[in-house]
Amino acid sequence: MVRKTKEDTEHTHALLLDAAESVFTKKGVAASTLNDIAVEAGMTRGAIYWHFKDKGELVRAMCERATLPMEAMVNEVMAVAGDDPLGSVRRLTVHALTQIAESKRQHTVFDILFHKCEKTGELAEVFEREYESRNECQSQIEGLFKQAVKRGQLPVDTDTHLAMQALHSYLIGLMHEWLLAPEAYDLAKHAAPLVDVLLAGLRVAPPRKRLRPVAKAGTIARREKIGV
Amino acid sequence: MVRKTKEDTEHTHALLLDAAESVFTKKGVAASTLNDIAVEAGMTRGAIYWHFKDKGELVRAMCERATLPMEAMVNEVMAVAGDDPLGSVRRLTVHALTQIAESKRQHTVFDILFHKCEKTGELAEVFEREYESRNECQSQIEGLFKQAVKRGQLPVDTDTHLAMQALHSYLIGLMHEWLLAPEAYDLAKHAAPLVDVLLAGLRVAPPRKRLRPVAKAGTIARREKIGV
DNA sequence: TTATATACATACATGAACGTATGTATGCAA
DNA sequence: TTGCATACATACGTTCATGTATGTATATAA
Repeated sequence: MVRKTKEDTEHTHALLLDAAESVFTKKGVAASTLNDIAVEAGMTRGAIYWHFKDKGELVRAMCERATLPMEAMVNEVMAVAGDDPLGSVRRLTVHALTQIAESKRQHTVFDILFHKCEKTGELAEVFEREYESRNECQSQIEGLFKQAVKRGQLPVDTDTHLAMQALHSYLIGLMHEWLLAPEAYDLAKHAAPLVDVLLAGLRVAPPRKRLRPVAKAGTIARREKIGV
Repeated sequence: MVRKTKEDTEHTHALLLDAAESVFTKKGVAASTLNDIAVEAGMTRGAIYWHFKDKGELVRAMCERATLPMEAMVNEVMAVAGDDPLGSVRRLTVHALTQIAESKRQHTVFDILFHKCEKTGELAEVFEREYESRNECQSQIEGLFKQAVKRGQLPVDTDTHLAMQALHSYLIGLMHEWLLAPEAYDLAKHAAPLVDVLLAGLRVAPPRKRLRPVAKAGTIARREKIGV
């Protein structure tokens, strides 16, 4: 039995991506063989080489199947740009966390991206796209923060670039660490209060643009005592 | 020329670890060959197999050379347990960030750990140790938060476990993202104000132990609209 | 109904990394 | 000075993943 109908073909395509997610999760991307993935999908390497040029394209396809809906969500939230920029930031962040917590596919793929693959070598070009989407996300967040300053939701001397770094790092860190131990706490349940901690901090004690005049001097000694 | 003095041997050992850092940074751990590392160090694979059982032990040794002084620093800060637990948390976090920003070795090795290797497969056992030290760090932070609640530095109904997750995730996220683009901002310079953002947030809007009685109900609909 | 492109399976060749076995020259002890 | 353990280098065999070439049965168009 060979040569399926178009639906069968697309189904095979999806099965291969499913198998890739499964095998990558178990053994990591680099340690996973194309044969492993084919067998997991109940086929042979011939199927993979028919649908994908090589391992890189397989990884890229697997990533895009999970990240594209995520980016669409971001764009959707950005489209409704209302008069509450901080609220937009909150919705964006909470939604991203909720997505990872509740969608098995996002959970699996982001776990692979964070902990089961290396972003260099032959897959470097695959992750350049990730990097660009990261930059875009960052500049959108900073844009919202600048609006928030204009509308008085944040102090006037807020360093919006550092504030963006803080929020973005917090978001990535929450994903990164929760994926390491999802049983540690219910992320979907506590996403909002967790995000509110940092947003509250940004309101009452944001990084400021002009630091006080360098204090007095000194205070830079006493480091490197422990080592290297 | 073979058979060096003990000093020469230790020097060779260090050279191999240096070479490992360099090669892993360029090509990633999985894609790096023991031959690559040996050549980078100006030797052959024989030298590596003399000093290390296999690739796993080489990675472990490279990690420990960078993380042991880090852990020593943590223990040192914990030892002086004064009457300012939140201050201890602050010092701990700021010091960790400063260390990564200013020590080239910490910078390199943590970059490898975060972005240039996969924490599964044959190296899984190597990272179990990382995982345990992570847990220890987490419980220490939570302990400090519990003390902070007792001393009135945090609201009485603070969920210290979630607060710990927030701070730990924030710390990891800051490292993770700064290592991706160290030129984006001066981490050593802004470590303290960045940490203060989250600490301020924990004081004024921490995650609470008892949420208000479930609001009204509803509000959980409207998700999964976008994807998978 | 036939022909062709499709959707895989199978077979083969190549190279590369690994582990080990062995070679070897030297520092150090007796 | 001899002898041995050390600190590597070199050589060898094996495994294994990859890429490609080829086989093959079927859906679909003509």
